[in-house]
Amino acid sequence: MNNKNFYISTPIYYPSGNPHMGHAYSSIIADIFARFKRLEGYEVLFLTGTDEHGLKIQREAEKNNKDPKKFCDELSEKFKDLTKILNLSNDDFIRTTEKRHYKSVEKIWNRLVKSGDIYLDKYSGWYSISDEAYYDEDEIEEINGKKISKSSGSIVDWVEEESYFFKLSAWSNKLLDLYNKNKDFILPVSRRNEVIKFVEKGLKDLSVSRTSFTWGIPVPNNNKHIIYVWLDALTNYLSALNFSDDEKKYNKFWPADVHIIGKDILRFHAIYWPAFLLAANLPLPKKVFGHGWILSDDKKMSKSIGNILDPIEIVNIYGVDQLRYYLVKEVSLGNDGSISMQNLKNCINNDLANNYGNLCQRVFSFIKKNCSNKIPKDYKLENIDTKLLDKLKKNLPNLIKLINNQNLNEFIKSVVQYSFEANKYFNDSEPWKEKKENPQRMRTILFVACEQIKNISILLNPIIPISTNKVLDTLNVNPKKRLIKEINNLKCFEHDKELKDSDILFNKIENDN
RNA sequence: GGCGAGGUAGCUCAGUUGGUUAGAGCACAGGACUCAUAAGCCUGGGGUCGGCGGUUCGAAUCCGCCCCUCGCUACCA
Repeated sequence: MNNKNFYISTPIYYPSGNPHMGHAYSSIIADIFARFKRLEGYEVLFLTGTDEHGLKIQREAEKNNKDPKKFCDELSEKFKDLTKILNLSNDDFIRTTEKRHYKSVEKIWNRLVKSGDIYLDKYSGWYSISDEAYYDEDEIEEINGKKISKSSGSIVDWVEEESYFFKLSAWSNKLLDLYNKNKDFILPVSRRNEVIKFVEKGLKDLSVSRTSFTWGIPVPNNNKHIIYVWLDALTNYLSALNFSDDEKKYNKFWPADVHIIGKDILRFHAIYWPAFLLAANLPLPKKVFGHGWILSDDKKMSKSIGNILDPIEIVNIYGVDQLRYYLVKEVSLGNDGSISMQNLKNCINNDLANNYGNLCQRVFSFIKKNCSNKIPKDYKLENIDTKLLDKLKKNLPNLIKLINNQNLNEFIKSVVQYSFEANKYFNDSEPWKEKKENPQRMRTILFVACEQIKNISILLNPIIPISTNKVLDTLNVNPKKRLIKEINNLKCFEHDKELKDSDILFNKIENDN
C-alpha cells in the first residue's frame, strides 16, 4: 500500500534517422509526469532509450557503409543528446544492443519456450520485396499471369520461411478480460476501443523470428534465427531493471506504472506486450498511454511540404522551457495537435512572458525597491489574501488527480488561471498606494504574492523546470522544499535573506511579420 | 466496405444526469491605472452549437435521417 515507487517510460526510439518533434514530444510528456511524481514524493524510475535492431537499421547502416553497431552508436548518441537538450530527468538510457538487454530478452524467450507459447513452423504468404510487406489473397490480383498487389501494384512472390511463432491467438480472451477489468490499461478511451475491437476479431499467432536478415538478437539454440524486433524491443522495459539478475530493482519497480507511447505503436504495447508477459507469467504494466501526433500547420511534417519543425532548432532559438510549455499547452494530450511558429510565439509571449514571467518580475522589483529586497514576515492576512491562497489549496487534490489521469491540459489551464488571479490580486490590492497609506498592508500583499508565486512555480516545475527553479532560487526556497506538500506552507521563506538577483525570465518575441 | 470518434465564436477547445440571456484562452476594439518585460486590470463586438425532422413545457445536450472530417481495419516499425 505504501508503495511510493513509480516507473514510467518513453518508447525506445528507432534511430534510423535523426530525432524529430515526435520523439521530443513523447519524451517531454513522460518527463513531466516523472518530475511531477517526484514532487509528490515518489521514488521515480524514468526510462528512455533506443531500439536498435531490425532490417531498417541494417539497411541504413549498409547504405552508409557502416557496421550496424557503429551506425547505432552514432545515432543513439544523438538521442542521448536530445535528453540533455530537452532537459529530461531520465534515470537511465537503455540501448537494445547492450548486454543487459540481450540477457533479459533471452530470459523472456526461454520462458516463452518453456511455457509452450513459442513453436517452430513455417511462415508463408505473398510477399512484395519492394514494399517489404506480405499481402493477403484478397489484396492481390493477377495481371498478365503475374501476381501484383492491388494497393501498390508491385509484384508479389509466394515465399515460405521457417519461423518461430508466438501463440498470440491463445491469449485473446485473457487480453479482453484485462481491458475489461482495467479500464485504465489503455488510454485514452478512444484508443482502448480500437484495441478491443481489434482483439475481438480474433488474433493470429505472431511470427517472432526472422531468417531474412541478421541484425538482431539470435534465438537461443538456433542462430539461424534472430528474434522479432518487437519482442526484442518491448523487453527493454524489463532490461533496465536488470531483469535477468537483479531481483531487487525488478521487485521495486515492476510492473511499470505507465508506458508513454505514440498512437502508432499502440498495438505492440497494448496487445503483444501484455500477451508476452501473460505467457511468461509476469505482472503487466498498469497503463499504456498512446498520445497523438504533432502536426505542423495541420499537416504531417514532411520534407517535401517543407513544414518540418525541428525541436533542437526551436530550443536553440526560444529555449527549452518554452518548447516544453508550448507543446503541452497547445496539444491536447491523446489527440493529434497542430503547432506553428506563430502560435509558439503567441504562447511564449502571453502565458510565459506577460503572465507568469511578468508577475514574478513586478513583485520582485517591488520588493527590491520597497522592502529592502526581503520577503516581509510581519504579514497580517485579510480576507482577500486567504481567499486567493485557499482557492489553490482547496483545489490541490483535484490538480494532483488531473496529472495522475494524464489530463495535462486541464492541469495547465488551472495553473495559468492562478497566475491570472495573482496578477489581478496585485492590481486590485494596489500596493503602490498602500506604500504611503498603510505600509503594513503593502508588506502583506507582497508576502502573499510571493507565496502564490512559490505555489504556482512548484506546480509548473515539472513543465518548465529551469525557469521555475530560477524563480524559486530568487525566493530562496530550499530545493528540498520544492514539493507538492509545501504548497501553501507559509513557512518556506527565509525572511532574513535578500532575494537573489533575477533576470527577465522569458524574453518576449518580436513579431517580424 | 466494416467498426469507431467527432463536427460549438476568426483560431484551439470547455459545456456534468436536457432547464433561465451558450462559456474560456488566443486574436480584434475601447477604457481607467502605473509596481512590472508598453506587461497587468476592466469593458465590448462576434456563434441559426454541421443540416433537416422528431420527442419535450423546454435540446448544443435525447431519437431518426442526411452531409462533412478524422482514426482503426494484423506481422515496416
